[in-house]
Amino acid sequence: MSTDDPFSASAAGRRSEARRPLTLRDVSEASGVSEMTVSRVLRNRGDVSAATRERVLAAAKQLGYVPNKIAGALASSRVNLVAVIIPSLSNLVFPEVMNGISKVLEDTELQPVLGVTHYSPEQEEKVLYEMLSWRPSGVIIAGLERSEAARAMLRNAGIPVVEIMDVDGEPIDAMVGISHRRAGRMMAQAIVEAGYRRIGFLGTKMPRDYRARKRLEGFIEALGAASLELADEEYYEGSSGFGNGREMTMRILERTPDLDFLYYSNDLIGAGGLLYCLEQGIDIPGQIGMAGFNRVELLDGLPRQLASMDSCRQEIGEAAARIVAQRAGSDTGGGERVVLTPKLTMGDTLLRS
Amino acid sequence: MSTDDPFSASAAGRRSEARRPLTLRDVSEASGVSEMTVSRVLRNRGDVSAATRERVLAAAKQLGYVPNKIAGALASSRVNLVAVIIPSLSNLVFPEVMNGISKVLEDTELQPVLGVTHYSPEQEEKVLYEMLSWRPSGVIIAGLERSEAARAMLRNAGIPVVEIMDVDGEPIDAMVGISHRRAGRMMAQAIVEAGYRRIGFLGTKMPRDYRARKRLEGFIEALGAASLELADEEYYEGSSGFGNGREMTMRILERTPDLDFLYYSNDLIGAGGLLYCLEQGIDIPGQIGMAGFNRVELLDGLPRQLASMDSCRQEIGEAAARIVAQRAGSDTGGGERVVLTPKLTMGDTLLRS
DNA sequence: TTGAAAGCGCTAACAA
DNA sequence: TTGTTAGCGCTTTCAA
Repeated sequence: MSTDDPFSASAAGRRSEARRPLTLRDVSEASGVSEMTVSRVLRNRGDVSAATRERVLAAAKQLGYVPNKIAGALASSRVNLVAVIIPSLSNLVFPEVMNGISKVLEDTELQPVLGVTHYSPEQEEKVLYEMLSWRPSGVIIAGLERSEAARAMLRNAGIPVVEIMDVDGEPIDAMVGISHRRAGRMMAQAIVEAGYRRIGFLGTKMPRDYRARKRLEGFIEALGAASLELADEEYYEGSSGFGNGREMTMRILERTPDLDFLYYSNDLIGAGGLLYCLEQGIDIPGQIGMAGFNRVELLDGLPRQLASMDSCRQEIGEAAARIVAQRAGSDTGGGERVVLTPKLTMGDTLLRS
Repeated sequence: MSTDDPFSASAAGRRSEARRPLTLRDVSEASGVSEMTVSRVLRNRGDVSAATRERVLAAAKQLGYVPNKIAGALASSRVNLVAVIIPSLSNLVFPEVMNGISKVLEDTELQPVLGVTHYSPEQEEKVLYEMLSWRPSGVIIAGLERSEAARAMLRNAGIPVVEIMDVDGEPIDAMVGISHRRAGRMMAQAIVEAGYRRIGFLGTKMPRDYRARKRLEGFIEALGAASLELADEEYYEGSSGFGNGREMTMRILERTPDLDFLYYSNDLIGAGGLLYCLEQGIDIPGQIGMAGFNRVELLDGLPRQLASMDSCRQEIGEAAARIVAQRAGSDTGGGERVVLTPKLTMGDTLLRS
C-alpha cells in the first residue's frame, strides 16, 4: 500500500516502462543459463536438470517473459494454428461448429483461429490468403463451393483441408457434413406421408447459401416423386428472426390461403411463423403443419415444438477437428469423408402418419 | 478437357505434388528479378518499374505463391493481428461485438483473431499467453476482472489493450462499455415508477458472469432506494433458452404467487417466461410485468415485445476497434474511456407510469 | 530503379 | 546435461 502502484511488485515484474519485448536472451542473462537451455526448459524438451529448470522458470516468470512464437515458428517451421473459415457468426449454427472444434483441439497443441467471409467469395479468398500466409497446420472451411483461386490455394498449401457442413459435391481433400439434398428429401417425404398436399416454402434470399438451396432442391425433388410441387414460395431479405418469419407467413397465407404445410429454411423464421399462426387461431398441425431446419435448442419451450431436422453441428466440428489433429500428428491420411445423418424431429407441428 | 485433371491448368499452378511451400526465391527465379524487388512488388513498396512489376505479379500468380507472414513479421516486427478475447460464442452478445470489430477493422490492415475463455480465468490466462506470443498489434478483451498474471501480461505487452463490455472498475489501459450497475439501477427505477412492488429476479447461475452480477447489484441498490427488496430469486444452471426461462418462471411463481414483476438476467430466458405466463392466461403487464436484458433483435416478433435494455454490443465492438486501429497507426494515446449509455425499451411488458 | 548484406528471435543439429 | 553454430524467409538498410 505504500508503493505508488499496487501492481508494481507483482511477480510478473516491474517493467512499467516496458518497450522492447523480452527475448530469450533476457531470460538467459537473468538466469545465467544459455539461451538454448532456456528454450529447452520453456518447451519442456530434452533433459534439463531440475536445478537449472527451476532457475530458468523463476527468471522467466519474474521478468514476465512471453515467448515469441513468430521466431519459433520460423525456426521450427511448425505452427500450432488451425484456420477455421466460416460464412457468419450471426447464424447460430457456426458458433456450435466452433464449439465442437474447440472441444477437440483443447486436448491437443493446436489452436483454432477464426475467419469470417460474410458469404462472399471475394472475402473468402482474402481471408484464406491471409490465414494461409501464417502457415497453419490445417484448414477447416465451410461449404464445398469456392472460387478456383481459393481451391488452388488450398490444394497448394500442403496441409490438411477439411470442408465441412455439406457433402453434396467434390471436396479438395477431406469432407465432413450432412447431405442437405437428402435432408430436404427426408423432410418432404415425412410431410407427404403425413398427408399434407398444399405445401409452401419460406426462405431467406441468400443466393450464396448453397446448403439452403440444396435442401430446397432435394425437397422439391422428393415432392416431385410424389407427383407434388410447391404450391407457393416466399423469400425475405435480411437477418433471420421471429419478425421476418411472422411477416413472411402472413404474406404467403394471404396470397395462398389453402396451404396446408409451411416449410421454413430455418427454425428461427419457422418459430416466428408458428407464433403468428397460433395467434391467428390456426390449428397446428391439423389445419397447417410446419417444419424448420437446424433443431435450434434454445427454441425448446415454444408453445409447440417445431418439427425440424438436426444439422449435426457440434459433431461436424468435432469430426473435422479430429481429422486435422490426427493428420497434424502422423502426416498420413488424406481424403477422409465423414457423412453424418440428420435426425428428423417431428415435434408438435407435423402430424404423424 | 483432355487433361487428366481439369484444375491442373489453372492460373494458380500445376504443383499437385506441392511439398515445400514456395518462397520469395522461387518467385525471384521464375521472374528473373531479385528477391528484394519481388518483395517490394508484393508489398507495393518503393519504386518498381511497371514492367518488372508485371513480370513479378505474373510469376507469383502463376506459381500460386502465398507470402510467409511469419518470416515477414519476424523481419519487420510488425504483425497485423488484433487479439479478441471473449468468454463464449454461444452468448449471442459476443458475435455482435465481433461484428462491430470486424466492420471497423475491414477498412484497415488489421485482422481480428478470436480466442474463447469459457468464463474460466485459467483458460483466459492460457489463451492470452498464446495470443500474445504471436505479438499482435492490440488486444480487445471482455470484462475488467482477471487474474494478476493476466494483468501483468497485458501491462507488459507494450500494445494497446481495450477492455470491453463493462466500465465498472479500473481498466489496465483503455475501456469501452456500459455500466451494468447503472443498467440494473435504471431498470429497477423504471419498474418501481411503473408501480410494481413484489419483484422477483431470475438469472443463470454463473458466478463468473460479473456483468450479470453487477446488474443485479445495481438493481437491488435502486430497489433499496425505494425501500423495496427482491421478493424472490430463482437461478438456473446451464444454457439460456426458452425452456429454462419457462421452468424457472413456473417455479418462482409457484413459490411466490403474489409476485407482480419478473426481472430476467437476459432476454432469452425472459422470452421463455413470457410465453409461459401468456399460456397461463396471466395478464401481462397488468398482473405481472416482465423485463430482460440485451435487447436481442431476433426475438422481435414474440406475442408481446419484452421490455429490455440495449447493451450496445455492436457499438462497443466498433469503438474498441477504432481505438486499436488509431493507436496502431499513430503510436500515441492510451487510457481511452468510452462509456456508452444503454437504452431502455419498455416494450409491451412494462406498464408506463 | 534495383541489388547485396545483415539480422529479426528462435530452434535443429551437432559438439562438448 | 549443456553449449555452439547455422539458418528459417523475409525486410531493413545501404550501396550501386
